[in-house]
Amino acid sequence: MSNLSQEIVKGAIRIADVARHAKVGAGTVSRVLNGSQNVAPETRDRVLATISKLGYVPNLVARGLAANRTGVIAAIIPVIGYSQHSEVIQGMTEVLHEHGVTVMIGSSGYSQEMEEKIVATFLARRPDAFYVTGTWHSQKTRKLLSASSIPVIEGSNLTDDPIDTVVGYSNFAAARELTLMLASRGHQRIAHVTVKRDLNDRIGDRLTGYRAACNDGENTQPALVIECENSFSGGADAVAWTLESSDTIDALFFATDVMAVGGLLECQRRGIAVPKQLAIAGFDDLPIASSVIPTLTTVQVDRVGMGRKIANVLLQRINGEPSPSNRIDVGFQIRERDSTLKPRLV
Amino acid sequence: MSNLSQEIVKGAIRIADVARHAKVGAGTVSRVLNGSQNVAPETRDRVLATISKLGYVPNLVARGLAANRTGVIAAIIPVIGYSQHSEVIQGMTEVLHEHGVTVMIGSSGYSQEMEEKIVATFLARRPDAFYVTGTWHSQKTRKLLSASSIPVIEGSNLTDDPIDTVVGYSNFAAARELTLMLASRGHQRIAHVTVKRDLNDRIGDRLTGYRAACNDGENTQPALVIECENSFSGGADAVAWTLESSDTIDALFFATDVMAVGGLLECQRRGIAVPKQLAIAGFDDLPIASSVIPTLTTVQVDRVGMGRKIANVLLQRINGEPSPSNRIDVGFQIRERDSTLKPRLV
DNA sequence: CTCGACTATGGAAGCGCTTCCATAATGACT
DNA sequence: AGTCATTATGGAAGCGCTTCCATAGTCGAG
Repeated sequence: MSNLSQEIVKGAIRIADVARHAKVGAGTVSRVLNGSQNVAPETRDRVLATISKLGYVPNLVARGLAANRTGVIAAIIPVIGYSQHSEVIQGMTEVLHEHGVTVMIGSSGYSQEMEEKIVATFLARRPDAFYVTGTWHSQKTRKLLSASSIPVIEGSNLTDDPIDTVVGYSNFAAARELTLMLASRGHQRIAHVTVKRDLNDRIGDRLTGYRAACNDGENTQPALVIECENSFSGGADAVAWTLESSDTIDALFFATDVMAVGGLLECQRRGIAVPKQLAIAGFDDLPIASSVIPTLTTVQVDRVGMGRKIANVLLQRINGEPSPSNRIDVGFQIRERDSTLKPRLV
Repeated sequence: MSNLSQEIVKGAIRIADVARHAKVGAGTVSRVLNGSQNVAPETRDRVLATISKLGYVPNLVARGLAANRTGVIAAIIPVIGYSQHSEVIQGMTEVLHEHGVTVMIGSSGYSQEMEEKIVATFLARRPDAFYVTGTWHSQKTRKLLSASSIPVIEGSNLTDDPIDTVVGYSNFAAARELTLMLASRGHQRIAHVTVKRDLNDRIGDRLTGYRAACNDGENTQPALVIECENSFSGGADAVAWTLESSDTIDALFFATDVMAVGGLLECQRRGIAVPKQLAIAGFDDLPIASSVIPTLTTVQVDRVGMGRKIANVLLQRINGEPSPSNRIDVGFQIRERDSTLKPRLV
């Protein structure tokens, strides 16, 4: 088609051109475009034919201004590269694209201050809704978002006090459950490896969950917490520290799989038998977790699915339907693998 | 501030309100906002004071329509989650955010058809520029992008025939160089493991680079290519196939680190000594590549840096400055590690 | 003191769309 | 035939901004 080359040039064909060619009013073209019921079938067909003949592409910026509805959703995650948070965005975009909604993305680098800046910037673009990672935000961020009067979803964790709606899983419950499971498998002294920098609600709740498990029921013991960098080498450091410690630790529960894999490799380097001498568990179920040797016990969350869920809730909200709940639990699953002791066969 | 709660509500304070309060015209407020020179300092101060007093936030949608410049850049990558392409976006957003430019993102899932759909959708939002991954696109995608009359950057590979501008590195040269290096280290029979599905220009060029090395100079040998899934288990499959093969392969050059790490772990599982019995090399330098045992020889590209570079070129172009070149090479580095033979000490 | 060049400013027009309102046309029912 | 809903449609107003144009004000040179 020769008109293709003119198709989507800035300032190309406008709705008025379509209207003129189809011998209808601009309003009618708009009604066809937006699926209004009150258009005669013949008119609709004529308009659609003209649109395709001229290669008309609506200007969504103008629509956004006129309709006070941009079809854009703002999303902020801590980091975009190689991160489980990107998986959430992947799921979101998949669903949203099918509905003509676009995602604008920013990364806060685990900084509340940065997050606040991005929120302010993004709000000026009048998104129809907002997704932010986690439940820890500066006071001003909360205020900005509440005042914006658009749907806001916080994700990747649960809280009883969301700004608007929260979609996620309980990091607390997952960490508690995993710790209790380790104890039930016969691990006597379980230490928790948490993150030194870039602390956030998810990591914090994992720690709290671990602590809760330590005080739970029959098997109480003092909590033992190691802090290190959230990286492969940080995990290795934690193993080194453990082996030098006077405590007789027989299991390390890492707050992230990245650290856990680093720890696992360090054990291999030092010839420590996992799980016999030292058991290792992680959190996140990275793709590598099921491939390392031994395979890694961890907590799995369907993050792409979570992103899709978030998208669907957001779409509902944008269309004026209420959210099914302001606290949506997508759950988690403990993946018990070879890096921790198995239950005895009875 | 009590006005905070009214700050960025849809349909809140407009430029006219600021103008009225500051006793100036709307045009003057706009000039202050956009840094025009022709504003008296006292006027500017008064306007700025009013803006901050009222908590005015410009509506960037309206600005986009009026100025025919949205301050939005569209980006398409194959997948968003756990992907090196996300690192590019990370770098881009970092730079662009400082300049008030926002990124809208989509994922094509390695499908040209999907890419085409997203390009069409995104163009309707009138981005100021476009980033697409790779250099393989459908004919229509190329047409749409050329016709859009906005800057387009293709990334992550180099081509002599970019739509507009290409920023990347030569996958061909990197694969060729790595293969030649392996040969120079004494590896006799080097097979290349390529990807079965989701083929793309980067993977294709790596294969071509390997083939070129096979025909290079003194050490020519027939190319040997294995196809498998681009995953940890796919890499393991490749190792299994190699060991059963009648060929006496002593080195596997995997087209991606994901497969290479999978292969490495399979060797470990089977008790194959790396690099003595079988050498392994990858491509991408994933974070894990320097942590696995043995550490993985691979090709490293600074993808965050590439994203920043792309952002800077895009910013130049948006501001009407020409691109320094329509083919910008960001280079690569061979990381020679323990999974391949070392040069003999002379 | 006068004139011209330049700066600062207000205000209108217009960006491309949606949506409301008024009106015309249609058809069902007295 | 006349009335009243109901549906289809054109067109104007308006979304909140930028930018152009006209005008008023300022200042230096002659």
